[in-house]
Amino acid sequence: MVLRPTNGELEILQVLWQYGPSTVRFINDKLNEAKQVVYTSTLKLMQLMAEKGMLEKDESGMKHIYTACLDETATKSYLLNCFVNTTFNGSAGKLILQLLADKNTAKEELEMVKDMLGKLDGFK
Amino acid sequence: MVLRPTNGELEILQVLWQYGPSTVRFINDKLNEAKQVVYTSTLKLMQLMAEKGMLEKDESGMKHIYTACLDETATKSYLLNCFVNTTFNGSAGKLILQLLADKNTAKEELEMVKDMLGKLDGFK
DNA sequence: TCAAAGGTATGAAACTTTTCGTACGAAACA
DNA sequence: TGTTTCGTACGAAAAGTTTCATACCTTTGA
Repeated sequence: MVLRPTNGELEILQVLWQYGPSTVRFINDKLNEAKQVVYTSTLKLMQLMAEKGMLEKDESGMKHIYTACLDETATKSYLLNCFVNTTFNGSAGKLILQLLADKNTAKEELEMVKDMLGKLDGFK
Repeated sequence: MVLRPTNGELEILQVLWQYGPSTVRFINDKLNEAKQVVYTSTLKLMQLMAEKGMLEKDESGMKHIYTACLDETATKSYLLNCFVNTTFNGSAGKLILQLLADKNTAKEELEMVKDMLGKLDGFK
């Protein structure tokens, strides 16, 4: 069985992945840069995540330190896979074409992709 | 304001997009190919969607015919955009790289993408 | 004509996810 | 030593989504 983070949980994981083990206060501050969240809401969510095994909790000090148990790449890959299935009938190609057709996709990103494709050619 | 379909709603939309205007019975049958759903559950959801303005309902006959009001491409593009933002920090490139790194992404899909990139080069 | 089959309408319940108020303990400090 | 600040614990409520039982109407066919 796989742990499927919800959107709220994902927001917290993103902070942990980017900054490493953190306190609730730190994460709540980061979240508040984007939207208003009450401290205890963040706390509650993180406690639930710890119960589920998504986060690990160091209670030795007064301020508890939380660490992500889920691997960033594996989790994102899993979520991406689900998304491709539900939204693009499982076709990664269709998803990419949609992305490329979108004007908002920056030119630099396209270059990055082309480089990657070139390298992949060596293997496949 | 944008109408953001939930997963359940998306499943119904997918059928409508693929097969065109349909009855609840038809859609429920299609959904049941993948998982078990009770008829009235599908009905209820579609009624709610009609209220929200996602579906249009032709009640002239006994069997109501539902039509999708949301455009397939626009909706998928919107959902994709949300997903890129929440999961890949807004970087379409990162998402694509993740997809390409995944072994499950078939070779034919990569070819399709490369073709597309080639054509895009003409414009950008 | 009566029963069976197949529709819709509707309200309630179940579940999941998110939010927040309140209580209470520890630390900082005037 | 009091009081303010900052932390956790916990329960409940709100909100969103999904599921289903029930009622009732229309059509079909024996």
